Amino acid sequence: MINGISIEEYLRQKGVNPSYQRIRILECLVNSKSHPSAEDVYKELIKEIPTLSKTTVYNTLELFADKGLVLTLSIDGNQTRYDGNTLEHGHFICESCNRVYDFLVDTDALTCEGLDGFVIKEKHFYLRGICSSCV
Amino acid sequence: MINGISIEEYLRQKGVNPSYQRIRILECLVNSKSHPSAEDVYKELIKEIPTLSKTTVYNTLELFADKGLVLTLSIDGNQTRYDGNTLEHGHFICESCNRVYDFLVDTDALTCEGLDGFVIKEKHFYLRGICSSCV
DNA sequence: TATAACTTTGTAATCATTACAATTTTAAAC
DNA sequence: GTTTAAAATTGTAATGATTACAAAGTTATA
Repeated sequence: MINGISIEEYLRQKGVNPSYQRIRILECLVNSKSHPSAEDVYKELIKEIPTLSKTTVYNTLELFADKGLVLTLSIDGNQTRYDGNTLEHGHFICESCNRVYDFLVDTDALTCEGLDGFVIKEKHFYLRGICSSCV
Repeated sequence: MINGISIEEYLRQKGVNPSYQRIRILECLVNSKSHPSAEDVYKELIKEIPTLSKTTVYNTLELFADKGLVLTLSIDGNQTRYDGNTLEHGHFICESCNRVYDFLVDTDALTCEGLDGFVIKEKHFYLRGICSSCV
């Protein structure tokens, strides 16, 4: 369930054919708060879908990102992470445990100088440091 | 030259022994506005320093990042880029040409909710879209 | 049922980055 | 100015995330 509709319906609304694998992968992302990598998603789902291929996970995540179903986070350095929450928010990555946290932020409050004629498609605000669990 | 002092002196001030390779690598970053990757730096310098090793470039860039001489940009997805400008500013990456542009922004204007007890070490604000050259 | 389009799968590449050990350079002690 | 130890550099070999690609499976439609 997301915004009151099923994952399946949500996929259709975004123009993605809701195959079994796609439903399960999106479900995984929407229910997770850990901003998983493709590998993480694969490890989670292979338990219940033994035939799942890692390639399917990569392809599907790329498809979701293209269709605006998930956000791609270039924050970890060595692996891409994905976020099922597409509402604007910031990210905090802990240098110690590598966990990624969400936080509320309104980047519309920022003024940017020097971008005349540039088309902005995505905004990303992220912080790096030590989380409260690791301090 | 940076802030009126030589690259060599700048390295010393930051507690880094100014070897020939380190001077040349930092010089490369400070003079560049292209936010080069380790590979880019290597390709640029190998022309003049035929004995240079790619490992040296990687190690040196990591050292510089640790010592606060350069910023590490996780913006490109498939490679880490480095910025010799450590003053706060935002980055814009063009989805078409992959160039990274700087722009002025003051992230102190932002209020972040949900980070009580978190230690913030770095702030990053970046945008993704199409640059004015590619529009 | 036949056919084409779409999905998934597995294996084999690719490519950035890191590990590691050997060599070279630098600086300090004698 | 040697000797010696520490620091820096180098090259090769791994690692690990991601992508390419082709085969096999599935679905929808004519």
